[in-house]
Amino acid sequence: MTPEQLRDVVRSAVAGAVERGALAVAVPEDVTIERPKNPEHGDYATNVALRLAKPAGRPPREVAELLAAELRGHEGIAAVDVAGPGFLNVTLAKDALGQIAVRVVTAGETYGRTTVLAGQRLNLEFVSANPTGPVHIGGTRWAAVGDALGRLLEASGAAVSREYYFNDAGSQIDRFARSLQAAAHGREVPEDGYAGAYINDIAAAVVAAEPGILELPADAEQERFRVRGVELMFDEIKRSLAAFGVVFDVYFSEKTLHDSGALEKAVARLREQGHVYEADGAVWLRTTTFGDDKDRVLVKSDGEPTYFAADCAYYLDKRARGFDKVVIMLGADHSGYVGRYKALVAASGDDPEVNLEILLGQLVNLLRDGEPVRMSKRAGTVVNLEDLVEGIGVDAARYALARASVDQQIDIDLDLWTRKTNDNPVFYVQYAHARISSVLRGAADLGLALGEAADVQPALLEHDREGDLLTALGEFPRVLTAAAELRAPHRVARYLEELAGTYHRFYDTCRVLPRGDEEATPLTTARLWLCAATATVLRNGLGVLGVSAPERM
RNA sequence: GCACCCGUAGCUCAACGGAUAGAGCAUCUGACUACGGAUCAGAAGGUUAGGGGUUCGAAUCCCUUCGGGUGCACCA
Repeated sequence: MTPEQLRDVVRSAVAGAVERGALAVAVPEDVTIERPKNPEHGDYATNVALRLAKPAGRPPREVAELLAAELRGHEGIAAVDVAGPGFLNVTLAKDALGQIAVRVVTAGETYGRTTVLAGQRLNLEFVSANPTGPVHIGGTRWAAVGDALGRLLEASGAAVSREYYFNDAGSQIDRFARSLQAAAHGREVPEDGYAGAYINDIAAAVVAAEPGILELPADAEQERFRVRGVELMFDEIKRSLAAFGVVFDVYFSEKTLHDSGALEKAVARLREQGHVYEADGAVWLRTTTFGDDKDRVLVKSDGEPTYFAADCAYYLDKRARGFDKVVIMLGADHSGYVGRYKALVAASGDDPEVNLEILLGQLVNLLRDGEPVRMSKRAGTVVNLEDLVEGIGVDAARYALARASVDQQIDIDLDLWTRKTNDNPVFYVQYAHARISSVLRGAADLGLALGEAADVQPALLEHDREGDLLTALGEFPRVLTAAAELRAPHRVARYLEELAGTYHRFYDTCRVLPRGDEEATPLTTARLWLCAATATVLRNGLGVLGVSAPERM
């Protein structure tokens, strides 16, 4: 029995008590089922009685006793105890627990997928680095976390569009173009320009792609450098992201908003809502009405729209495309942006609490030999995606970035993440998968197959270590939904580390394959299913994080 | 000055308001005739930065003090 199944059983127990008039409460929508840390607290525990005590106007333990009586004797439940302030500790029938292994293997790659977020249409915007240089380390964190979050949300049934918004219209693009121009002519990079080896590379590539460009008049030349340079830089960004396993559904150009008149329409829309005014020759949005620190300029006194105006247009465009919720992932260095974004959503007539979600990711530092790595080899600026991948590889990079809470600043120790020992979490988890693969290969060599689900005897899985593993496997779907709802992919990584440890402990005491000339038994088969189930969950979990599950290492 | 994030074992970090705050590393003891030891068992290590409050229950929520990080443009 999985926690989900037990949850339904508990709910119907509550409903039963209510129907009989024993309890006067509304049957709760959701009931928390946890896996107790203390094995004496049974296979599963629920605090439902504690939650219902107040609405029922009864002492928690009394409610608990009532529900325990309701639950006892239910199929698959061996015992129900009331403990502590009113927890219900449920011990499952051995058979009910072992059944989880069969269920997992049968479900295969769909195990863990749910429909809890079905019907939600989410727009997920992340990375969105400007095409003036490589994706820096902060953007790389979002590439890993954002992509994992996208996979998580999809696994929970949401419809997700991954979106990359890039600025190809503003003044920093002009600076980029002038930097390329300077490099192509062998001149020094302008004061406010971009420097680094990549500028020379891109400049050379532009010249190669546009013969005769250096003979054009300066203005025309800069325009060609701008267009072609952005194109080439963006190609490179896409290439490095693809190598990182991240591909977006939509790459959205800011320039298209300018060209299509969307900015004017957005300003007009906000004006209709009554939140736009003119002052000092500029057009302002009264964001302070909605809690922002100060009002924001939409159109500068020189007639040029601001970046913020484009944000307004972009937000409205997303909503017009039918997304219920716009999720934007920003670096902590953009935390000041949250207030004005919420305000623009409110000013457009939407509800920031419903239609907008901004996730802030704290900064990332790379360490080598305990010292911060500040400079990128090629970019000459901050460390970037390729530096990280070059240092530790894609799997370790994605895992290292995704295993920490986004609220936490992280230091990535390049030495640690290339180590092949169990202080390197990604190896610990991948090793568990490789080890299981090896056992399953060994089984195949002995002519042992998993066989039909109906032939497995799950009740044979009665060792404590088997029980631990089974309950851990049963938790996976809830781990995914919790991680999706809390926007916390790192929970998946932590769960996998725990699962890997639980497997290693099982493996240490429970022999799977027959030794020497022993015969395979029904227990052999049951344990093979347990192994296969664990491999499935490790694979599915690593898959969510975009990390490979190797069969050999 | 204001806003946001953080402060948990020596270190790096976990913990939908739940039971005795958990892992890994480092330290100390053990298990190698091992299906991959890239593993496992055990010990030790904590006033969850300090102080108030909310409640059956607080690392978690509220207030406050102290530390660290980030941000506060008619830039993008």
